[in-house]
Amino acid sequence: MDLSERQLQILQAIITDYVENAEPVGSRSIAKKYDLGVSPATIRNEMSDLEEMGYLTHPHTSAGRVPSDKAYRLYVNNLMKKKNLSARDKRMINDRLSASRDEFDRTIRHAAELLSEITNLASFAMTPATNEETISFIRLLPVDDRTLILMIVGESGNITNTTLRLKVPYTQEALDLLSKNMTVQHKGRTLDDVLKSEIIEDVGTDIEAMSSLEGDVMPSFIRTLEDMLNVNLYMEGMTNIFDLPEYSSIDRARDFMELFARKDWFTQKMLARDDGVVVTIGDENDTMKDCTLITASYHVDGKLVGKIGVIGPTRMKYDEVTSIMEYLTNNLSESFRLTAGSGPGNSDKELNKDDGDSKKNKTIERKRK
Amino acid sequence: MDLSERQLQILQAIITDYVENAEPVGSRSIAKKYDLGVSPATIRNEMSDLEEMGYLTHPHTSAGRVPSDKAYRLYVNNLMKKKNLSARDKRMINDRLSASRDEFDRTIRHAAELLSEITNLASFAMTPATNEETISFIRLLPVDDRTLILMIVGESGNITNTTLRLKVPYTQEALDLLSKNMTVQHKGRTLDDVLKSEIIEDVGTDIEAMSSLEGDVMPSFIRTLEDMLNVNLYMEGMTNIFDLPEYSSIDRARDFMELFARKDWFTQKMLARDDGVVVTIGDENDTMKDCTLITASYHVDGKLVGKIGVIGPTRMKYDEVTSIMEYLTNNLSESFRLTAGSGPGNSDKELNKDDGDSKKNKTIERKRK
DNA sequence: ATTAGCACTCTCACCAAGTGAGTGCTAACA
DNA sequence: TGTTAGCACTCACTTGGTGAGAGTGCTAAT
Repeated sequence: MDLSERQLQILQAIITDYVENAEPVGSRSIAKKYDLGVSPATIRNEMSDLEEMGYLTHPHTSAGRVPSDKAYRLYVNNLMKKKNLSARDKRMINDRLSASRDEFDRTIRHAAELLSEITNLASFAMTPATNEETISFIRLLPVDDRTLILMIVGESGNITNTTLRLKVPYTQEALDLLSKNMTVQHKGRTLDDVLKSEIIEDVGTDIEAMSSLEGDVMPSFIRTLEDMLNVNLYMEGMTNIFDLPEYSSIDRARDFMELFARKDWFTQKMLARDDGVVVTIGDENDTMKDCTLITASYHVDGKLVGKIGVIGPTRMKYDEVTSIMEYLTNNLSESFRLTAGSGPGNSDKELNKDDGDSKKNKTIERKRK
Repeated sequence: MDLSERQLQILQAIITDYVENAEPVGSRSIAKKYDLGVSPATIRNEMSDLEEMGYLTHPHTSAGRVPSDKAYRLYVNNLMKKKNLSARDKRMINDRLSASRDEFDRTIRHAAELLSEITNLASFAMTPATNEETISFIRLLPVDDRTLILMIVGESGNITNTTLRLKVPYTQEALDLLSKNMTVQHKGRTLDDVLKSEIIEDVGTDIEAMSSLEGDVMPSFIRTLEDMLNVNLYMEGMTNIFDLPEYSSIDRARDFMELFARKDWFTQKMLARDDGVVVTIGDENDTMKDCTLITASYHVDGKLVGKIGVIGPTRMKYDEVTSIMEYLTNNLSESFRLTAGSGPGNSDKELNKDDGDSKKNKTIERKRK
């Protein structure tokens, strides 16, 4: 059954008021503050109907009404209008994000910081998931007779390297052959794919020296692939929630903080969410049943997808927060398109200025989290 | 003025009892539980004297006594006996730490996890400070005509490398010359030193190609040095403190959590502390005035020094915690001596087995925190 | 010097009454 | 028929008062 225009108005008023004041809102205050042209009694009747339909709840008989998850959902889907960011917020984002545009991880962390500062909520930001990244080539570079560098280059310009020291000297010949064979074997496959094919088959043991070398290199190869796959998670503003009445009880605050102690679990959860701005409210979350979680995704060269998000009570300024996140992710995607079409990196800003060929100028530096 | 034997006994009893129960302890319960051979009245008199001397405080007239910071200090310095670790704790440390002995950062993080699990307090662990590390040599390795790898090797075997992509092709000649010059210029200097000599002087511009190459490489060089200097901080068990009555009020819990949001600040504070097991109690800390902070240091090849620590209320089991930390740091130092005399690393375990020359078999992988 | 006894203090838990916000219902009204 | 005013009722929260319990501090006896 659809809601009448007046019911929608009243619902909107209740949500606005409750989001602002965090206290159950009564019919009289609605009638006074929002000019709906009807008396408190009428509003009471409508509120009663809204409650019956599940949009409002009642902490106890003589308290005002509180919006339910369903009400917030309706609000987010139909009632909410996109907000324009304040000049101050825009400036903050533009200034603070561009200042470190040349360093990927730092930029991501700053995005999380910004998000929590602007929204006053807990926020997080993750580096892109790279399981779809495919291998372009693998190279082994000689350093000295027992030391070499293993370098894995992804299709999107993502480069990772590791230094290896061997027990026994290797030959240049073996090194070249192994590089070539590994490239042939893995080129075009995704990192995930390579790692999942549990036993990475022997490349072929024609040459004795190479076989030995391969045995030494493989574990590092696997570890490096794992490192490349790892997503870095930055969390900021966790303590913001202490300012909210929702978390004024120790137990609630504790539950909240414990969520974030489980970083790996949390990362998995967030990776599983759809791209774009996604809002899940209260019971719509499998854990954190009285939180709202809003995530948004940014793109790196249109291929890799990273996520940012905020977590707070279901009572939040959905319009503002979603607008901020949209602006922020657009900004991020734009940064990572301009400076590094192929991937963000740790090389230097100077190298990328005025560079027609900047698409390939960056490498992704990947780290365990 | 020295305390009498009986006063010490009573003080010890009060501390023991209060640490256990977190409640002000009265004369009667002391007399009952601890067989001191005197009546509650006598104990009361002694307690009154102890209070006058600043060892005890009184929440209010009709409450029992609570040990002051001064009392804990006396306890830690003079009264406390070293505790033997339980078999269970020892096993935990041995098992969980050795399992990942080959991966440095992971091991450090596990140490923090273990520490918080065993002590039920908040804990942290930091990778070693490397500002004393000196540069052994610098090498630039060719990848293709515009791509190269910058590799910095420290005296203690710590190796870091970065991939660079240039705007314009370089010559092998220029590369070799720059490697050599950079090595000559920086060999034997500490990372700190190199970075502090703000402008890294031009090496000499005899060859035009090298000058251009140098301009491209320098920013990465500096950034890489900075990365090498960064200390990684892992914090674990923050939410443990919610179990303690000291933090049952939101404000206290909030203050505590906010301490740890300032990771950079915290890292600096911890780096400034002396090596070895250091206990600072309550007011002895400039911040966290009602916490006790215990830090201990582990060694990597006798040179680099990393730190672990726990933070909790002043009421804690000093004897147990310090013993655990001593055991744990010894264990860590031992690990990092055996597997990597010169430095921990990210290469593979297999490479180090039964290896007489294992001293140089590892590299430190360094990351921004 | 130690101890028993006792008055005193202070917190805490509990209860009762009063207050106020807000609802739900009913009857009057446009 | 939808809207409104009026009013009784509910329920959380506050305030003040009381009694119990824990523990001290003092005094006088040992």
